[in-house]
Amino acid sequence: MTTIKDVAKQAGVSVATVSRVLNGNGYVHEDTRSKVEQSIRELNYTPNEVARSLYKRKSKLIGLLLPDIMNPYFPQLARGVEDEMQENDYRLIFGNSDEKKQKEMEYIQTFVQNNVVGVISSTNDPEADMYTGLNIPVVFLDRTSNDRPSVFADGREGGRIAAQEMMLRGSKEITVMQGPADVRPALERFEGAVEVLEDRGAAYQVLKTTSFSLTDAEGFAYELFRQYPDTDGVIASNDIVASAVLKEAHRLEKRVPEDVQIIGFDDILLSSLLAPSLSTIHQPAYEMGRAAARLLIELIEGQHIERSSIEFPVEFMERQTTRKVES
Amino acid sequence: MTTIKDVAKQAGVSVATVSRVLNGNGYVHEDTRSKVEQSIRELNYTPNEVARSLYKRKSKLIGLLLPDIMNPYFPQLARGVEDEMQENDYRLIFGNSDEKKQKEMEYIQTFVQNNVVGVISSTNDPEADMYTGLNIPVVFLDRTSNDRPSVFADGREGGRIAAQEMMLRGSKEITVMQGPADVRPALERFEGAVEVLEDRGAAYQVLKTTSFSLTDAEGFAYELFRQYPDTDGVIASNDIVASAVLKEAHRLEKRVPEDVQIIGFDDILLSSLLAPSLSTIHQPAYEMGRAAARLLIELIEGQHIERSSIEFPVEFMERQTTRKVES
DNA sequence: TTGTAAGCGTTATCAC
DNA sequence: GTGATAACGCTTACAA
Repeated sequence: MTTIKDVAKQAGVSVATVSRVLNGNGYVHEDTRSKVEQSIRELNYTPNEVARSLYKRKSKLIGLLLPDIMNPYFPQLARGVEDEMQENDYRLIFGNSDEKKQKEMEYIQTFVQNNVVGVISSTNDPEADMYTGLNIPVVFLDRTSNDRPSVFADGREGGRIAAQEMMLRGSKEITVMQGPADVRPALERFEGAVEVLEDRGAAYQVLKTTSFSLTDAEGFAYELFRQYPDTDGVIASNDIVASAVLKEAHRLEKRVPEDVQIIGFDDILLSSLLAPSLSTIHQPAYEMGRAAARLLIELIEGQHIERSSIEFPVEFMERQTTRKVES
Repeated sequence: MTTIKDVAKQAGVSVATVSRVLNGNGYVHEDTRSKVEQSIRELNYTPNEVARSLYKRKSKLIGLLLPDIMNPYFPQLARGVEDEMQENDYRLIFGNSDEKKQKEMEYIQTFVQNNVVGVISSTNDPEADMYTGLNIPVVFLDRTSNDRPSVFADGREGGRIAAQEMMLRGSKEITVMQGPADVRPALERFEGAVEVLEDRGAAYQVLKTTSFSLTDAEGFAYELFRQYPDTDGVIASNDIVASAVLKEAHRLEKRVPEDVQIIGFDDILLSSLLAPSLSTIHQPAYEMGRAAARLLIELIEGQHIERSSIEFPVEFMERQTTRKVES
């Protein structure tokens, strides 16, 4: 490995001088500068970030903690974060938490051990000690927090919209699938839907689900139509679950949307490709990832912060699993 | 931040002793050990990995470079890698290359600057200087390399199988969609398909495509049926493209699989959820990710290597976009 | 304008 | 068994 010493020797100067041209601070004669720059080029030198990080007690690394990159919603978030970070010369240490506090803690710890300068996390508990005790900026992504920096979509409103659209399009026996109780965004969209249903005195049932995995979702879908065979409208906890419901409806030879309407949540790639294509509540995941990264960078670099809590609007994507409404 | 010095002071010993108990080497009296361990617990001390990394010139970090985490195939690979690494106390620095040499180089460089001990990369050019010049182990994932460690699926055989199944099930005017020419696995599966088609003297056309993005794929699908309206069998370059073809076929009111058969590649989540569900060539992506990680760890830790080039078999998933064959 | 040297938090060598 | 201390590669006072 070539170090700053090698460059210094080559150029016939001290390491301090090399460091100065590297970082562009302090005085350095134009001639010296070009000599040094040439040596850098000749030796193909790049500074050791670890040594830098040790001295400055800060790196160019960011910790990114997501529940599960295999869930199709999260890659969009991740890519948004990555693109913004990459453009600003930050790098990502990445981990999956599986919504497990234990794994979450382990990652946060190793983030700290590696001198990350900031963390982006999708946690269900932003008030946990591991975050409040951190002395670097944290941005919560896809998770709400009132008093701490966060970027999220308006899930509650999403739930409301889903219920409204469902009723507007004529469903009378609505089943709301409640996502895992400990996953905050899942809870919020559920509450939003129920709020509207209650308000309007509509008939509805709740089916509790405990995971977003496809295999489990197929089981929930089966249960759904077994327990509530007369349901004519399903508000699913996300698009994966909605897909499973759609598939099960097909299997039972129910017509969609004539016999049952289905509304999902997230608007992942899959949704528009299904036949019939899935009506769903769209979240701008990629943009949310970017926004979280931008916010974190502002926090890190001590810039002026406009808003430290950014809520993105959601949007109903009318596709083919809901009926047309006469205008 | 609490350092080894703080622990030493608390425990009334020198930093050397603390280091010894931390790393479990050298002699240390049982009483001293427990005193030190207690101080570590009390102060909630964890060693600074950056300082360690500087001294030892190696970290617990791995560089992972994938083309695009938003392409549904890669999250499975990534998760496989992550799970295996996490279980072995390694952490991942992650980047997307977009199949661009420039981005790839930037990432490899920052990997090195951060003292990563190994790299897993999906590159199209394993022989590039940036890899050959690296003095840490590299494993190529989802990319073939004869003489360097790599983990990949038998894409060529996948292409062959696709062509065979297509003909076996009665397609006479097959269109093979060729993926981006510079993406190695895409090329291999294409060549495999053509090999069989040529061998059997079958009629076929080729449609070149340049990307795997859904938006582009829809354009290719449109072109496909415009240029080759009589095609009765499509071998797509991956499942995303296959989905777009399926959608376009629906739009043109072609029956699938009666009028056109479609075979995809990858077997992503989406494929089994489509209606009709997509017949495709399955790659065990998650397992491939794990295998790559395991191999890299063996390389890093200097263990005995069984095989440094691991090829996974692919498998035809018969679903509903291909016709049944009489047995 | 440049060089010397201390220090970032570890580990490992060598005395004691 | 244990403690000083040099070293890892860099940045930054401070001196010159």
